[in-house]
Amino acid sequence: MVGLPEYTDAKRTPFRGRRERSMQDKQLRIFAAAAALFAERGFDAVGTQEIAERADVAVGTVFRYASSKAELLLMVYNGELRDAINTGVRAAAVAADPVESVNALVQAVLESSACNPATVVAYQRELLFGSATDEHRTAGLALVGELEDAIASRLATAARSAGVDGEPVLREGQRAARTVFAALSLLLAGPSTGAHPGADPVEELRGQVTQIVRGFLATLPSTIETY
Amino acid sequence: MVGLPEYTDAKRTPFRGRRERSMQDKQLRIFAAAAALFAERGFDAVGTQEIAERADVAVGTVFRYASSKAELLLMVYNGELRDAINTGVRAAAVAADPVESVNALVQAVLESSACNPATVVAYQRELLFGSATDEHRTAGLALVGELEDAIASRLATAARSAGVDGEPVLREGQRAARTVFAALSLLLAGPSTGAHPGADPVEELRGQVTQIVRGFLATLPSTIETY
DNA sequence: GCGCATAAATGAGCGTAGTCATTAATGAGT
DNA sequence: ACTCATTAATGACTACGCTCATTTATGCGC
Repeated sequence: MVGLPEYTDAKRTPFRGRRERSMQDKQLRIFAAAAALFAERGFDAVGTQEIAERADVAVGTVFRYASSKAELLLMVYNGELRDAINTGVRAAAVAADPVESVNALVQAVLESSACNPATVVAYQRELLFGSATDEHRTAGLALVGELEDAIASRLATAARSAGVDGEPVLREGQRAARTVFAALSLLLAGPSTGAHPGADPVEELRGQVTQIVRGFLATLPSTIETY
Repeated sequence: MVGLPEYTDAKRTPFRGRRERSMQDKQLRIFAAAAALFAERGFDAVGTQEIAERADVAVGTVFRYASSKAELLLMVYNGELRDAINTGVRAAAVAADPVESVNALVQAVLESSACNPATVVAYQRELLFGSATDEHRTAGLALVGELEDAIASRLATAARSAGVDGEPVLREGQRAARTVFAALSLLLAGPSTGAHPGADPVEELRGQVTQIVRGFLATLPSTIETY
């Protein structure tokens, strides 16, 4: 009531109008409803109607806050990926050799997908194949970029401590980082591809990372010589 | 008419009943209609109604021959993948060093996707994320398995000619092969991820393959020692 | 407070992949 | 040739994601 206009700076926003607050409230409710339903029943089994009901809004309203059902998924799980990357970066900083360091990064992401594999698979799918005009997908891809940069950074450090440096080396590092993400990506999609039924994903990924990192290191000398 | 029963062996099938022939005919028409429409307008832009009309059957009939629209896509492009793999295997046999050999294999698949990238992206999507109870998807994944085996085989040859052999080596080869497919896969999905706008996919893939193969070779000695 | 411009909320409606009760065709037995 | 069981073909219908004309709420100038 006494939220006098001269107190609100339109930037400090301690008291905004009813309107803006109610919108943020709806945004939150929709987000929470989607997150809960996806988590408990899986992306594909949840209808937009249901999300709307749980958030106590009309269907049309859901689509004022998210341009598609997929966008809701991206919105929710980008947060998880963000956390996983942060965790991974911290773990990677501790690890000694480059293989362990890179492995720590991707294992963190792999672990974050332990619960609700079906929904993680859907997230993967939307991240890779969603529509290009999709705000939150772009944000998700930016996170992937961050992950790759973090990996590339560890590789660059390793190269430097092996006495190698320079722009071509960094490019090779980015390349290896991208391959690491590709391996992770396929593994996460894995449940649906039924890849290696018997294999332990953690060990499989570790093995692939080991090969890729060693491959990067093995490429270093010739990189210097041939460029 | 004169398609006497004693002539038809039910296995040689030179003359089957009208029924079976008309079914095969419809199957062919539906397949051809789908292939043509996907090629000329892209998977997502084609409706099942359209496919049905072009094949001169009712919509319901389409779904008697393919359990979903995605299945039609898989059906059509599995053939392309089959051809690409065969081409790749031939090219790989000629190449001298293992990097070139493996590269030849995957480049063949990459090239086969040159025309109609949108539909290839959709094929990739359905292969990786399609429903598990899907005959033609399983067939597609089997082809992927073949590709991986072909790659693994080249790697095993390389290892042998480096004086290394044994079951652990084969496992590492399979692992590297899987990574190679992961890289290819991500690159094919690439157009939609807007990965590296400026990069040449052919060179990018070659670079990744180089790293992976060298990584495999670098892992060999330690494989012997540590196992 | 009052009226008005602007913006948000709504839910019936739309397009499309996929279903299923009904109809049509086939061929084996007589 | 006729009957009838079996199986394919059909298209109206459903489910679901999403849209958009209409309705409702908000805040601002008076």
